[in-house]
Amino acid sequence: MINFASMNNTRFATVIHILTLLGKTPDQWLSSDWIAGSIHINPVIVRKELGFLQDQGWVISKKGKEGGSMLGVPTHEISLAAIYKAVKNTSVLGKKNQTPNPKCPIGKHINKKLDQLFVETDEMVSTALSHKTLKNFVEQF
Amino acid sequence: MINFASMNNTRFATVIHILTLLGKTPDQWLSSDWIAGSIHINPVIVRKELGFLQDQGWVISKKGKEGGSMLGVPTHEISLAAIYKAVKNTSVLGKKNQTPNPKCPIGKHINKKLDQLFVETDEMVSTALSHKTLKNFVEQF
DNA sequence: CCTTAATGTAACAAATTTTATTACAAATAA
DNA sequence: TTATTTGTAATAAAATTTGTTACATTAAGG
Repeated sequence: MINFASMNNTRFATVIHILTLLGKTPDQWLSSDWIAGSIHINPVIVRKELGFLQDQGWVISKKGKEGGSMLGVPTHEISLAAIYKAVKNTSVLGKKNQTPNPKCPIGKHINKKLDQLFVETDEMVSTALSHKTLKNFVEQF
Repeated sequence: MINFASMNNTRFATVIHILTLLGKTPDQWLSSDWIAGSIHINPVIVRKELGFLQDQGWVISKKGKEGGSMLGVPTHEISLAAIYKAVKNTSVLGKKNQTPNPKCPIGKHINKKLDQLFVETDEMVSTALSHKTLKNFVEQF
């Protein structure tokens, strides 16, 4: 599968939209064009995300006429934490400055301390999301 | 004060770095150039953030020779939640797609449901950060 | 086999966001 | 009155995100 250069700020929303559509119509092959029409984004973006979701083992796709995608695992086996983890690439609290001045006592240690705070915060979010599943989300519709 | 166009992904790190320096040397006027040297970013960025921190009521600056900035409130009165809130402009879980298809039953309601999830997640982060203060952070150095 | 419809993916283009820079007015200490 | 510092506008550059075009490959169904 192709790499996204980095975090795509709508990726969580896009991916959960795709998974919700697939979760609502189990055992049906949905086309990327149809999915793209529901999200109202470019079909190629959808196909990229579907490829990504295949890599995660969550989606199966079939090429050719009458092809499309469907879920490969039951919705209760996909936690929102897993989706978030798969899709996120920066901390909740953002990025750190890359080269603080090591000659400054604060600059020398700030990134170590920020890291602790960033990791702790990210883990809290993951823990909270681990109690929610795609099933819970899909049931709302 | 000037507007930043939108969320600056290193703003939390930058702002907490600035506040830590100010918190470590109370009652001293630190220049934006000196602060910029510690973070290793452009001094104009620092001055913009200092202006922003003045707007929050956290920092006092003095123009002219021998001028600079210092904290206007004690470090224990600034919570990390307040810093985060002041600086953040998107949800922890990212952005939503702007125009999902209202003709699709999922597309019609997805943003309402995503909003609930996004707000809930953001609030959890804020609650957790509200138990930490700038004092706690600065004490680590 | 041939046509049609779908995925997969490369390559590139456009848009948006973030970061840095230049320039200079205004303020103030000494 | 000189040197230094903040404040901020304007713009440029860099990085990231999103969209588009193009086409090879695959597979269903006549």
